[in-house]
Amino acid sequence: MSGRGRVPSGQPTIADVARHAGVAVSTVSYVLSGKRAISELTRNRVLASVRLLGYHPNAGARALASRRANVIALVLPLRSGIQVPVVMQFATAVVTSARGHDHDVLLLTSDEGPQGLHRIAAGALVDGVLVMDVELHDARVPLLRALGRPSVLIGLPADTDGLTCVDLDFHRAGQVCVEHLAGLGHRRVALLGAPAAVYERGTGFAHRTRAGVVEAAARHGVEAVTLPCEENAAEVHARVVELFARQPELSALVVQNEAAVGPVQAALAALGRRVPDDVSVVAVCPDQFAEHASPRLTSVPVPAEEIGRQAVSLLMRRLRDEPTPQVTLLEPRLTVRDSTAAATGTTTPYDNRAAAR
Amino acid sequence: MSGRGRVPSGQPTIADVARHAGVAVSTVSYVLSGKRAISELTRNRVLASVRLLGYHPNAGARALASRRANVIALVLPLRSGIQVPVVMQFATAVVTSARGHDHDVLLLTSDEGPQGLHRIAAGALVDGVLVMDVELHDARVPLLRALGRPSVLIGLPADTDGLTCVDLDFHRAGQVCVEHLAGLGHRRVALLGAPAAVYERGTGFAHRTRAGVVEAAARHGVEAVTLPCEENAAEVHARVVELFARQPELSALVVQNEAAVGPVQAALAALGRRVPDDVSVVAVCPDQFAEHASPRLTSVPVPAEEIGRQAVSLLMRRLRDEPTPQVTLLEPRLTVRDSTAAATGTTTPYDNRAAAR
DNA sequence: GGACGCTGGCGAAGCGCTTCGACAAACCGT
DNA sequence: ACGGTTTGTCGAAGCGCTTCGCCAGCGTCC
Repeated sequence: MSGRGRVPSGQPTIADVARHAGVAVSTVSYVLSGKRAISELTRNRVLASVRLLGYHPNAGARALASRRANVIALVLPLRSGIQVPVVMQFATAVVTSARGHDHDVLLLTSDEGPQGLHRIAAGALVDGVLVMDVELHDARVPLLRALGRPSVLIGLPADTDGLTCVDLDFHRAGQVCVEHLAGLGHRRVALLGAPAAVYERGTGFAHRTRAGVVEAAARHGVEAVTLPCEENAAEVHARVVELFARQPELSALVVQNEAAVGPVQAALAALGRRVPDDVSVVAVCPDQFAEHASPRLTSVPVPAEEIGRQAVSLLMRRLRDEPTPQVTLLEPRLTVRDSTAAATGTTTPYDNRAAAR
Repeated sequence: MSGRGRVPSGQPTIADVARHAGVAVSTVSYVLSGKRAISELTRNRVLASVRLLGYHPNAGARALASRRANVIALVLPLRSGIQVPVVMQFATAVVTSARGHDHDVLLLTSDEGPQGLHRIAAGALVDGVLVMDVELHDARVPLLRALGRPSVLIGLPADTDGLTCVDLDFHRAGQVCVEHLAGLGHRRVALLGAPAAVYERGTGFAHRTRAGVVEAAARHGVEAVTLPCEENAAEVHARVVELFARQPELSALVVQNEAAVGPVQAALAALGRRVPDDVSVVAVCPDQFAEHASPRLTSVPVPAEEIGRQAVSLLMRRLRDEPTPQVTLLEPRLTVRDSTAAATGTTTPYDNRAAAR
């Protein structure tokens, strides 16, 4: 009969809706997009038809015609030294808030490297890109600059020129931890940081935290040692032992490595040092985790959800060609729980909770 | 000049390539898809132009014309009681192996619910769907059946008719744990399972593991207690205490809840029970985790990577309309490490490693 | 009351690609 | 030498949508 023609897809098209509602195809389009005024009457007729037929616009056609896919790419890291639960929380927040902006999320892993980014962006599969776990000198940064598609980075590369970046202010986070401990009278503290590989790779957050700790320590007359720290129990134990060997008077620990927190507690217990009576511990880790440890940990959470939301909202702004700040740093907040107390032989009015013990 | 016409996108199109190579557009398409024979000569000319111009096919146009988006959806759970690292591993495996099949992955979270699935599928944004964390009576199952798009489920719903499902054989996993312990002479074992919410929700794997444990226990004349278990330290502690109160002679524990493993070890230590001398522990958790604990844990890993690969490969088969088995169960394997030993007062030749202690 | 501006709607031109049918040219057997 | 294949290429028709330009009506303003 109809000569050529492939099988129809089964899904109703905009033409079906138009026919059913007795209007032109373009009218349906305008009703759905709201880009032109349509009378109440017509709009209702169209919307009724849409519902009745169960119409869903074809994403490919829409992308082709409008040059917007309504999809953003999320590049997640999957290598060692990443904090899996944080990444997950982050991904979740991104998906949820992208949906809130009527966008979907395409998942990429960093091991496809710059290649993958290029493929995706050039093919117009996505409108913009969100990149996590950015290193100080990240190979993807020049690519992102050249890509011609909006992007937002989670983390700070060395040179943020022409980029849009969001992150927790880890420098400030390091300071906050030390300030809290200093306020409690601690004079010798140590930072158990991320695994060595993370520092070597030049991942911003690890360096920035360390810098914050060192700087605040200097300012408050506190002696600070910083050590990288692997994630397995034996290694952690060795580190802790080493720490106390080098500095027997150590009275406080800042632990940045979520996976190390449990082992650190175990190691301290094994050394006969009680938390918080002998040693105070501040962790940089998700709140939930801090709540579930025992004793409950004084902590600075990485606000993955908020970073995710911010990142998406910045990206959306860039998709609309609105200006965005180059760097957005979120203020860390420290929650005092049961793992920090005044240094032995010291009482300060600084922290009521701790002083009351 | 040109009257209408919007700004060109900047990216070269297939027409540019055709012009540059001096062939027809369709020829370029056939070179790229390989769907028709093209002479060596022409092919090389075309490919050279493609590289030279940096051509990348426009995903939307391709999807529209071919009715295939080359994208699959991955629906991840994000609620309580999930094992975050496992989910992450899984997602990674899916993305990687989807890329191997020239597909990208769209990330959905289950909290958009059936709605989201419908939107995605009806809009032809994706060709197929991968659903994780399927419950016994999952609301999404009927939808998937009706969707008209291929799907693969991770996990087993009660009725697998017309579906394609992959999972670890958790029933067998439960058995394997008990068999190992029984072989070591243990006669009273307990299963510390997933959080209660997971059982209530009717998540298959938790029930299946429990069933496997119970069945194998019965068959080997072992007394088995099973308890759900939350993930925070205090709760775990209480459970462990409760367990030994009810059954002082308990000599082995199967822990299915990765997050509970650390706290379980702590609790046992607090009760003065040594692992593995007084109590053997088998965990169902990622290998990496088991390696890093101390003592290193005898474990049955959830082979997230392999499940992911399998799932993708099954989905690809379904996309090509090839038949697939309804249920694919992966055989669990137990790795003996240092947390299990022969029951006190018993020596069996069953496990050399343990017997040697 | 005619020029004018609005509103609301229509038609058609693509967006960049795949795929179908057509068709020369080369190749085959007889 | 001739019909019949096979091989390689081309042209054109969409895929389903957005968007631009246009126009018919209708109220407004001197």
